[in-house]
Order: sequence, then structure tokens, then C-alpha cells
Amino acid sequence: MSNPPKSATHKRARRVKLADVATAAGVHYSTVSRVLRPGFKGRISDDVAERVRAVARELGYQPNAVASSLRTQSTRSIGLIVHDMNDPIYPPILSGIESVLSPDGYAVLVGNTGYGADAELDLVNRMAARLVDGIFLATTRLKDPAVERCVQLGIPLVSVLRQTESGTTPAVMNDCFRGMEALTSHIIDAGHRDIAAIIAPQDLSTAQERWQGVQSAMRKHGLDLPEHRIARVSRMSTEEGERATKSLLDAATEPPGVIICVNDLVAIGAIRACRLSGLDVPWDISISGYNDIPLMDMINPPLSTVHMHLDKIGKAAGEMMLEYLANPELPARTQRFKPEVILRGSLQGVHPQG
Amino acid sequence: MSNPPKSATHKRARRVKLADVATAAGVHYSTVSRVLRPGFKGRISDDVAERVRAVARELGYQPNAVASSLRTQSTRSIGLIVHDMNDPIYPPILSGIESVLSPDGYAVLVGNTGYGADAELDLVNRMAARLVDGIFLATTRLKDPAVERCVQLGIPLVSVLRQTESGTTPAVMNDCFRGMEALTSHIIDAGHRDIAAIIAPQDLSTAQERWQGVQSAMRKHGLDLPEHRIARVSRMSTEEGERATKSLLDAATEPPGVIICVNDLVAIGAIRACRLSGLDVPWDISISGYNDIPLMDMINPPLSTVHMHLDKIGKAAGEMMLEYLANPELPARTQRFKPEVILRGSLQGVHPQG
DNA sequence: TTGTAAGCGTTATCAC
DNA sequence: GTGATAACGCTTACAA
Repeated sequence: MSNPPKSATHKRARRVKLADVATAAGVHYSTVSRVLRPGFKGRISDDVAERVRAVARELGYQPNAVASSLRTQSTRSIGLIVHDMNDPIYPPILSGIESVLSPDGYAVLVGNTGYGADAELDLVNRMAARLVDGIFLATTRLKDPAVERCVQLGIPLVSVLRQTESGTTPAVMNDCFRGMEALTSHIIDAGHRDIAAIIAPQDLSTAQERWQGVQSAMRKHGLDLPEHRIARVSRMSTEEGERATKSLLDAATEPPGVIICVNDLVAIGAIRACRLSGLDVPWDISISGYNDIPLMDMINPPLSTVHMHLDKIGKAAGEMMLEYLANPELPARTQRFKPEVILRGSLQGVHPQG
Repeated sequence: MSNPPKSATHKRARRVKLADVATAAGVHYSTVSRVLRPGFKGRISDDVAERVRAVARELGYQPNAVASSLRTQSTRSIGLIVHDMNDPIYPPILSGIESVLSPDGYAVLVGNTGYGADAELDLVNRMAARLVDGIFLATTRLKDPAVERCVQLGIPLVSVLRQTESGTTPAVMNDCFRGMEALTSHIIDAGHRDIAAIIAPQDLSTAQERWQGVQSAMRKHGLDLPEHRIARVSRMSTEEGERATKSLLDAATEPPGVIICVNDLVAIGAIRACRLSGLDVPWDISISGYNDIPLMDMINPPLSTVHMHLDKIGKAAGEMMLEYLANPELPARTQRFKPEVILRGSLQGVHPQG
């Protein structure tokens, strides 16, 4: 009958539509629509419903989501904007979000900004053009035009991991201030006094809170962080971590006793740089991270860090989005997850010397 | 004028549409459509074009992609189906794909199967309902109904990492057979004779090719792999790797000299299990992986493995998709990337005794 | 309970 | 060169 395709990819098959099912079942296509959609249970005679359903199944009818979306102004799709999916903090977020939204028929559109602010805004605009029902923004800066644009367009937005300065955006995040404050306190309690820090651009709440956490803990212990013990990364990557650590080691004759890194990737870079400088971690110098991304217990040395519960954050973000989709008038709420300090071998205690 | 929103999420703003721009510019909306879309350059008077463009910009007009899709039957979106984005092999694939497709205006829909065959088929159907222009399948099994469904629906499909039995699907993959054969040869050349292997379900070409690679290398050296030196994982995860390794160690009084693992995650699990059994890696037992996922050089001990060039595979898959989108009649082509053996500390040579 | 028909915002094919 | 006008496939008042 039908001629077989020459290759695996052949001409797009004509899709079965409502009208096809309708003629085959001998009813009007609006009836088919009603039968096939939930919410019209009692309003249709059983025999018609059954016949229509049978025909639909037989013809392999699948509703055209695009047509439906145009009509209902809802695409059942949501966007997720991240800096770079290669950063291990994002996959669990995506998984969590998807596990919550997928059962409700939502699809997730993923966009990488590549750390660019313009790209971020562009992604929001492109997603808006696609009429996404909502956007998860994991790249939120303290002042973020992308957030404003979502508000302006009336697109439900849930900020993940980070928050704006005003704090008026629905958000699910980790309490980075307390996490880093606690970790720093541990470090000080272990006897460290010569502390260095690698900090990230302060336009991200995560970076800001962590830095404030370090400072708060040190103030509480009457300690000070001199400028030559502070290094800055332009982004939280291993490469930047390595570079910043080199500059830190070059800035003084003696290496610090410990380097508190803004996150695990930066800490990995720091470990690499220390090795290259002939320093043993942790015997010559201690290092800490933040996030507890996978395998941080397996690296050499096992990294002391702060666990984030990224999967929980992802799930919670998904649930929060569902709430806002169901009720857009809901006031903005920020949900914070408690961080958990994880002490491992990369941190070595210091015994006060005479 | 307009009453301010009470919270960040307020009622969806009415979108500016073609008709709005048209009335404001005093032309028919079909004219606006022509002006704003490429391909009508010379066919429109300059003054009208300029006026329309100005008005469109002023009103912040953004074309409604859903309406456009309904009309053109093309959504400029493509699907990416993976087992679980938390597996580190996938993010570089996604990044590569996105970097190639995003400039052409494509959006990427990501779906996790959670390792389920039903979920995979379901995802294909859901993506088909959304009229995706194409699908990247990174979960392809040797016999895969999801692939057949795509062919049946005429959806351009590019298989990533894996291939079907027939090999008739466009695919971009690593040459796992040669990779694993080369790695195994290295291991044998280093003196190992008591070799064990942890293999994965043979319905995935990756798992099958790697296992065949191990067997081929051993045959070439006149070696044999007894059943008690073979363990099987149900999926390539650290948990399964740990479990399988335990069973391997329990299956004989003496541990093998080396365990060749089907991938890096399984190898991580193997290292954990060996440690728990009091074995030092690599002094008591050597371990190898496959993929060279990030940080494999930083773990303890650094893992010997085979590098995959996942980013290149992702980019190549994106480019292949663009080709098939441009010309669906193109015959199916399989592109294979050369693997690269990476020798690190987890593999210890054996000096032949007496 | 089912049929009729308008309309979602585009694109594309006509005329003029 | 521009305007009018069908689709695209679905949802949903409103009629019958």
C-alpha cells in the first residue's frame, strides 16, 4: 500500500486531527474535543464517548498542542534559564523541576546564558515569544532587567538559588549567609587565623551572602581579612579558581593557612593551583568550597564544603511554580533551605603555636 | 493610568500583536507581517517599511511564536531525551546542541526518561504533540520503539552517543568498541592477567560495544574472562557500580587484579566498594572507567579512562540535525568520534612474578 | 447531549 | 507594493 521510506528520515506524516476522528466516528469535531478532554465527564452520552475514544485510539489521534496553545493562551511549557548546564549545580535543579512539572504535562525549555546578561534578557524574550507559562531564573542578579521584563510581561517567575535585591520575586534558595558563616566559624574554631577568601562578583545574591557570611563570622571572632588575602573570580569556575589562587599566593611571601572559596568549582581550581605551587593540601594549606556537588567526597583531598540540597530546591521551585500558575495573585514568597556544613579532609586543624 | 501590580506576579499583560502595530502605522496587518519578516526585502516601499519598523519597536512588538508555528507547522523547537540529566555525560551534549541550534532560533526541550522505556516513548509522543521539528535521542536502545515512532511520525531524529541495531538512524557517537579495546590492551600490556569486568545491559550500543571491546582485546591476547570475574549493573550509576563490585569481590577468595568498568560512574562505585572491603586502589586492585567525565583527574586515585569529547559530539549532533532539517531526504549517516585512552593513577602495572 | 461558529495571531495566496 | 482573506487545529460560548 504505502511505499516504504528510503531512509529513516522521510516526509513528515500528516497528523490525524480532530476532524478526522470526527468523520470516522460520525460526530462533529467539537464533540470529539469534548470527549477527549477532561472536565466534560458527565455531559456526554456514554455510547458516543466510547465510540469516539475507540476511533481516536485506532487512528492514533494526538491533540495538536500548538493549536491548543493558540486557543487557550497556555503552552504548558516553562523555561529554565541557567548560566551553563555544565555547572554541576544545575542538573539536580532541572531534574527536580521536571519531576514535579512533567506529571502535569509541562515541558521544560532550557536556555544557557553563557554568563551573559544580554543573553539572559534575550532568552526571556524568546521564551516569552513562545508563550511559556512561566520561567525559572537561576541566573538572577541583585538588579536584573530580565526579572523586570518578566514582571512587565506578566510572566510568572520563580527565582532559583538566587534572589533580587528587593527580594520581591518568588524564590527558592539556600541560606548562603548562614551556611558560609557556619563554615567559617568551624574554620576559625579549628585554629585558623591566617584566612584567605576567594569571592565572586557581588551582583549575585549567592556570592554576596557567602562573602557576608565569611565577614560576619570573622567579625564575631574579632578577626580581619586584609586585602592581600582576598582574591576575586569573574565567575565560579575551576579555571577562575586556579587563576585567583595563583594571584593570592603571589600576593604574599607566605601562603595563608586556609582559602575559603565561594564554591566547589573554585575550590577545585584552588587545589590545582596549590599543587602547582608545590603546596600540599591540606598539610600546607587548607581549602573549603560550597555546594557539595557530586564527587566532592571522592576527590583528593575530600572537600570540606556546605551541602545545598539542590534536588530539594529544584522540587520546591517546581511546586512553587505550580502554586503561582494556579494563583498568579499570590504574594511573592521566598523559601530558604537550611545549608549543612560538611567537614572533610581538605580542612586541617591548626594547633596554636607557642 | 494603569493600576500598579500588588506583587511581582500579576495578570498576564496583553501582548501587542500584528494588528496593533498595523493600526498604529496605518497599514494592513499583512503588510506589517511582510515588513517584519526576512525574505521580503525589495518588495516593500522604504517609507512604509521604516514607519512600520519604528512603530513595532515603539510598541515592543514580539511575534507570537505559537501562532506562527500553527501556520507554518514548524515550532523551531527540538527535543532532547536523556536518561537523567544528573549523569555528567549529558550536560556537555546539551550545551553543544544548544550552542549550534540557538543561533538559528531553536529552543531545546529537555526530557528525562528516568531510565524507563515507557517514559521514553511517552516523551517522544509528548514532543510530537508539541510539533518539535526534531528530536535528539540519547537513550537509544538497539531495538527502540521510540525510534520507530519517530520514523513513523516522520520526525527528524538524531541519535546521540548510541545507535540502533540496524544502524539506519542518523547518529553521532563515540567509537566505544575501539576505545575499550585500546584501554583493555593497555591493561593487559601492563601485565594484568586476572581481569574482571563490570558490564551494563546489552541493549545499549555503548554497553555492548565496550563489552565487545574488552572481549576482543582479551581474545587477541589469548586471555579468557571467567564468569565469576563478570558482574552486571542494571544501569551505569555509582550505586550500581558499588553493588556490582561487592558481588565481584564476594564471588572469589582473591580479588581480581583489575576491574574494567563500563563507565566512570560505575568505576567510582567500584572504588568505594573496594575501599569498604579494605582494598587499596590502585595498590591492591586497579580500576578503569570510560567517558572521562569532569574531575576524573581530581579524584583519589585519578581515574584511568577513555575520553569521549562529549562537547564535540553535542556540537556535531546539532550540526547533523540542521542538515536533516534542511534536507529530510538525506540518507542516514553515522558519525563516529575517535576515543582517547587516558592513563592515570587508578591503573597500576603488574610485574610478572616468578 | 450535540452541533454551530467565532476566534486565537500568524502566514500565504489572491486580487488590485 | 499593498490590502483582503483564507487557512493552521483547536476550544468554547451559544444554539438547538
